[in-house]
Amino acid sequence: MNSEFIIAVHGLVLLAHRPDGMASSEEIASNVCTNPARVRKVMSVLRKNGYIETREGSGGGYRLVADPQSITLASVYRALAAGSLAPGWCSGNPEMDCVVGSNMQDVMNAVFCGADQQLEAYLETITIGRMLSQIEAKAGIP
Amino acid sequence: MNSEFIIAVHGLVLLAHRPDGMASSEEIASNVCTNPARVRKVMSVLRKNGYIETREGSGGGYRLVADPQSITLASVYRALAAGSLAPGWCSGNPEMDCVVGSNMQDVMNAVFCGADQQLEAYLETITIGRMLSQIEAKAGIP
DNA sequence: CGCAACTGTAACTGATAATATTACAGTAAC
DNA sequence: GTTACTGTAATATTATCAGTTACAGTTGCG
Repeated sequence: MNSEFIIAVHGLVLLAHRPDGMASSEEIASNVCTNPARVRKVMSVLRKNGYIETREGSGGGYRLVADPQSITLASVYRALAAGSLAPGWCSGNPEMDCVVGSNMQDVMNAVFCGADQQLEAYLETITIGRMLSQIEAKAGIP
Repeated sequence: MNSEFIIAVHGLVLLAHRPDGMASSEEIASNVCTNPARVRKVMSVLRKNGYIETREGSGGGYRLVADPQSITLASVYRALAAGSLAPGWCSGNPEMDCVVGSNMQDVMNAVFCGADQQLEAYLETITIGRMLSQIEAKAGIP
């Protein structure tokens, strides 16, 4: 799985956890354990999808605008990791003079297409709000 | 997805397609579009799992011994690509002085664990035999 | 205004993982 | 004993990913 997906989910949960729903790229980066530039790149995509809004300039940062319960991991997945299940690598070759070798790409592709749908369906059942609840439950009963 | 998984599936389908169920590492490699050493490494795992047997020496190669209909992609996945869905990368840090940052790994891990099970369940529904049928159907009705 | 603190991007660098290559010992057929 | 294979490991080579740096654009505030 794409690590940008992880940064996005972690970032969203963090924002949802903040009472005012705000944090700067540096705060998020240190919480996620990566660098601010990477966070900004990911958050930029989330903004384009309407989950957060950004305030540039001094005192700026990111702020959650969507309801945590309404943001599913599937939508985050679609936004920045879609099709990451299928490998870059592809066996066979359509030009090949062999029934198996020449048709494998198509068939394999269909398999991964189905797998991707299955994965999305699963991610559809998990929301940012639910993840936050789980974390808060863990912290509440140490 | 692990590319060894692809090599394995492609190799198994190729063997199933052969009337005598045999092929050398070089034949498989050229069909899959990779090199023989890589194929041998993958086939070695498949042998240990009982799907194929190997004949060393001159005129040797690999031969399918299991029924193509009985080999599911899930079992191939478990054999050489298990857990490949979860990323090497992990956000957060349990030592961290933040409720979100310190618990994220656990929660994220649970998500990927579930996703992996979902994926396996899907792969359980696809067999080598079925893939071969699909390929043969494509070739039969051009 | 002018400075300080942010975001938005892109280019560059370094680290890490994936793949290919090479090599050679072991084994079986002829 | 020679030829044609597998098994396995070591070693390049290449591609991918993450970190870093840089700088223009934006906003808040003294």
